[in-house]
Amino acid sequence: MPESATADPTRTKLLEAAGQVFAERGFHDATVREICSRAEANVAAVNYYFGDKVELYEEVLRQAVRAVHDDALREALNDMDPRQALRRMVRHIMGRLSSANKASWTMRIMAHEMVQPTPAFARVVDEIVAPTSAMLRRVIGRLLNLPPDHERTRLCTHSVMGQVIHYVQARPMIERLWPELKMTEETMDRIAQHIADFSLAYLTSYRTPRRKSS
Amino acid sequence: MPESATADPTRTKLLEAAGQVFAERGFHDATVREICSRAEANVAAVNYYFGDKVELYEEVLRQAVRAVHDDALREALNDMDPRQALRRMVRHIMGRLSSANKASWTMRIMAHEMVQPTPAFARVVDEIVAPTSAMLRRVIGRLLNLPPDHERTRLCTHSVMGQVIHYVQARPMIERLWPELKMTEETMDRIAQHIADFSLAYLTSYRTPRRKSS
DNA sequence: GCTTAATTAAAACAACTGTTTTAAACTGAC
DNA sequence: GTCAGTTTAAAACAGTTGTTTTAATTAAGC
Repeated sequence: MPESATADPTRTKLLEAAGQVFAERGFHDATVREICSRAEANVAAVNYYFGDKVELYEEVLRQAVRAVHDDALREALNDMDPRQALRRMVRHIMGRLSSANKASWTMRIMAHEMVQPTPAFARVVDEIVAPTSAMLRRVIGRLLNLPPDHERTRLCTHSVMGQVIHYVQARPMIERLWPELKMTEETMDRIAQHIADFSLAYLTSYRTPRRKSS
Repeated sequence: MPESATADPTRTKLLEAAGQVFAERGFHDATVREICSRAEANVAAVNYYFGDKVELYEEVLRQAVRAVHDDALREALNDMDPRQALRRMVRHIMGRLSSANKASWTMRIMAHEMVQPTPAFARVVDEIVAPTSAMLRRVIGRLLNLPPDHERTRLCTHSVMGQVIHYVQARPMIERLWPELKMTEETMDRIAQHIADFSLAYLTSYRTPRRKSS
């Protein structure tokens, strides 16, 4: 029986390959044969190191949770002008989707979980999406002068998240509808800026007034 | 050899069941056995009536294209205040996603095509998404005083579409992040109204000026 | 160098996939 | 009733899946 060691080369390669393949094909359509092939390991390696395909998937998810966590950003947002904080957050979430980013497959796995939930779905939402969503709600709540769990705060949060996620999830569609658009790093920046502008138009004008005011 | 008849009961039941199953599981994970089972037909029925699984899928898509087309709406939008036209369009697209709607599976098939494109992907985008997207661009172009193919018009169109699609595609996620939200028909209306309000804040304030104005 | 354990490799397993085959049942015209 | 054509039913096929088994290889301790 192998221990969970970080220094085990085949175990590590297996995890890395699994992240890629699960992101590309989703849990069900990913085959252990392709994972093992990319990791240059034998077919039995998955069962030897992880027991079965499900436990390998859950280990990949556990890794994804760690990759997504970012306490530094959460701290920084509090001392920031909320408008700037929103821009930072939009760009931050968008950056996760860039294929250059190592954690890009995290979002793509999420996309698969959305259209084809596995038993791990609830955990994925709670541990990966919920923290980011909560951060965004706090920022937007400050912009609206409303508590983070107010209905309007939540609706606006989903409006922002919806826009950002759309550019990842629907990327092949967007590229077909709009062939001139080349998805470079610079384009990504322009899109992030647009989403922030688009959203801030509402968020700053519908600011509910308070005594001391702006 | 059977002809393509609309009155053939098993062929019709097969198509109906296929629409459901393809929407739930996507092309690859949908099994002809489950389709035939739901249609109360034999396993060989798919191959007998449609040749193979791919041709059945393409027939389902052809049906979907027909279901989505709506010339009446397109005409109506031209004579409408663009703000009201946007509200109508948002509600219209949203309505397609309602599970009550017969064509709801059209959008869910699209969602599967997005994360796991089949060879039919390009056709699906061109014939199902593109027309709706073009209608939306025309409306938004009028709001911004910009041509429908202007970059900002396109970015805004994706901002609106992103929000709407998000509430369908990510519905299980939203319901987990926000358990109090019950997805009734009335909620759908409130969400559609929010999306329109949220978007119009930008679209009406960033209106590029023209000679005659307002 | 032998022994014991950990790891890899190859082959085989049962379950499931889309598809085909083969035969049975049904239909309608004469 | 007979018979051609159409439609169903059941069984079987080849290929792929996750998993297991069995054997070979490697590594380490003494």
